[in-house]
Amino acid sequence: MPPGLKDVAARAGVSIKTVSNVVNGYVHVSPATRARVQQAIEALGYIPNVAARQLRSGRSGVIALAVPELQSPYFAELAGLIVQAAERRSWTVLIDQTDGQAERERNLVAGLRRHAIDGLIFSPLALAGEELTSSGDTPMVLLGERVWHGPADHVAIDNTAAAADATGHLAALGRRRIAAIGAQSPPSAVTAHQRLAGYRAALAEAGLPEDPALIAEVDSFHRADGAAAMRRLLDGPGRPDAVFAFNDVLALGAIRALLDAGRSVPGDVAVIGFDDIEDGRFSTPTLSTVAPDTAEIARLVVELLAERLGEEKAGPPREVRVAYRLVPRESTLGRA
Amino acid sequence: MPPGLKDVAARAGVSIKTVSNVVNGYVHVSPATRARVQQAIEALGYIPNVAARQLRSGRSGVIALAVPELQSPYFAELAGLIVQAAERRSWTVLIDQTDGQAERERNLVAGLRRHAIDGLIFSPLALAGEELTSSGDTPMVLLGERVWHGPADHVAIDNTAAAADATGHLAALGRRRIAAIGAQSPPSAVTAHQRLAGYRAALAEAGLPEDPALIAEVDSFHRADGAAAMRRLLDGPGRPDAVFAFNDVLALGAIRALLDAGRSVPGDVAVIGFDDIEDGRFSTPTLSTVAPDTAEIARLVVELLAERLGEEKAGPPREVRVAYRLVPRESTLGRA
DNA sequence: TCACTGGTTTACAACGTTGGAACCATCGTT
DNA sequence: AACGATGGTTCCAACGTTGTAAACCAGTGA
Repeated sequence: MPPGLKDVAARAGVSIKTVSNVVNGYVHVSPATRARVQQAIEALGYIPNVAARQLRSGRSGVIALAVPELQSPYFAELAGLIVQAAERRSWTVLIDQTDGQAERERNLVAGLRRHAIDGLIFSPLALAGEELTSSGDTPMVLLGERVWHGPADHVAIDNTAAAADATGHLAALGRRRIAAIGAQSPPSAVTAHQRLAGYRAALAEAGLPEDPALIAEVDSFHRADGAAAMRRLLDGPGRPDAVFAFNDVLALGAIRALLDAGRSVPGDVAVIGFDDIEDGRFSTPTLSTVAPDTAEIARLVVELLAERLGEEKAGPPREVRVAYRLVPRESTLGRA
Repeated sequence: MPPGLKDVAARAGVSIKTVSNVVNGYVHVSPATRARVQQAIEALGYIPNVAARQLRSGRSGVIALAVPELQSPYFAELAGLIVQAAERRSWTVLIDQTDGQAERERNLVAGLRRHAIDGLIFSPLALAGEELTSSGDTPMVLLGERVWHGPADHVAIDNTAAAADATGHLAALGRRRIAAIGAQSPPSAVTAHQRLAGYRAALAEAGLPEDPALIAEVDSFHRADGAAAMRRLLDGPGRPDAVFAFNDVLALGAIRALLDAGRSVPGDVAVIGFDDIEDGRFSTPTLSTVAPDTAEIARLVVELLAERLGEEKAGPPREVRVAYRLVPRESTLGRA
């Protein structure tokens, strides 16, 4: 029912292929013809049929973005930026939520959507290392992870160094009993593992002992988990005077638990998070955090994917580091 | 390169069409043949080519969801639920961000993605009434709005009643100078308009006068807007002792501004929001709010769309009301 | 044995697009 | 004057799938 190349061609008095050439910006078309075709296109309101185009050319113009969950403000923000970056290349982004389930992640990597997408941007949570091999032949860019010897490009900040900086910030403020919230017992999430390593390194650097009673594990990364972990820390023998939470949402949950327990922040316990989500800039107290350069991450990820889509035979996987900043706010410094 | 029906057919020793019949669950296929074909499918790892299927059948199995912005926790949550609901019908959801720009919204409704999607779930912000007419012939379901005489189905809570309830809650607590945050000067966003109407109705109901100095307009619906609006209210002659913010994010911004100004919440000023986002359950103080039945909204929206996609000739547009609850928390009731 | 029935399978023609070869002017060279 | 080069355009054949209609193959009743 909607007009196709055929209809445009008929109206402009040229062949179908010539219209196709105009649409695709092929160079050798006379200005006169081009004008006539353009006019016919406008008049009919022609829109290319993506299905047919994909069938013929193999390219769909759609890339998939797979994140653990959109509810998480950090991923929501990141997704928005990636969509914008992709738009500049006139790609459409299909957002997939894995809920951190290994099964779903495996499906993705196995290329279940094979025909439908040209490329995949993937922020793995459950899968690591070996399992991330081979996404069929769909180019893939990994996000926020540091997978050694993986076959795919990836973009990440130096999680270990950033975690060390955050922990170091607490130590520099004179805190001696610094807790960590966000470890995971099967260290499946690589990111959590790296942040824990950074935490430990910073403790050593500051000459502070490491106390198992100060490390709280979580099942997932929501406010409730942060609050529960904080309560466990308070009930335990650790007597923390500072907390490094592995992301902002955990930190906000922890702060809530601290205030519920009658502790002041940062008076009794200083808190720092990770991600720099919008909430932290308006919470009470405002949240100190580590701010990855999210816009840069989004830009780079799309750029890397574009390169893979361009050169058929591409080189070895690349690992790109992105900058981050330490952003101290009230939850460690107190009110101005 | 990936196997097609052709390859499966060759391996199973049947015709292409028979394989197609098996794949599509056509009834009249002998068990023996079916088994042989199934086996070939598994062996080759055959996956149907969606592009070809769409080209032939006109259906893509993709629906689009257009929301103002994903960063907003409410929409992020809603999007997640809709994706889940769509998955049960094995639809893929393409999420579109309009940023509330009329231009983008118009493009969507005009059906720019026409060929690519089977249906559209749309939460309009800039567009209203007349402009929402005719999305080409792509079925559309509207979200969260009440557009009279619109040609499309829509699902929404009774915004006016809910806003009145929220305002009434403040009045019932004895507050006399109740401010509203979230009005918009060109009342483009229908939702904002309705919530303002509810606010007014509740004031009248409670026998309270309406004071223009107590109504704060915003440009958009982020924390910063809420904080700025609150500061204007505090600097103005209104002397509010309560605030009804048109969504939770505005409310959280307002609370932050109140605390910055040295006012206590709810002691000096009680605050209630709208949406029941996760943040409000862990903020300090926890946020009183109106909780729409989001899961039900998601379910209904997908169901309505499914019906439109089923019967070719469907009836008149339907308007579905969804339940909501008033959820009082610390920001109006104080600490337990 | 023959036509008939009804389940099972197949051949063929699309769907709208694009890559490549082929074609036809026109122009500048030898 | 004949020739190649070049720009502009067209023709043809796919891409992988499904709807339609027709062919095939028992088994059945006459």
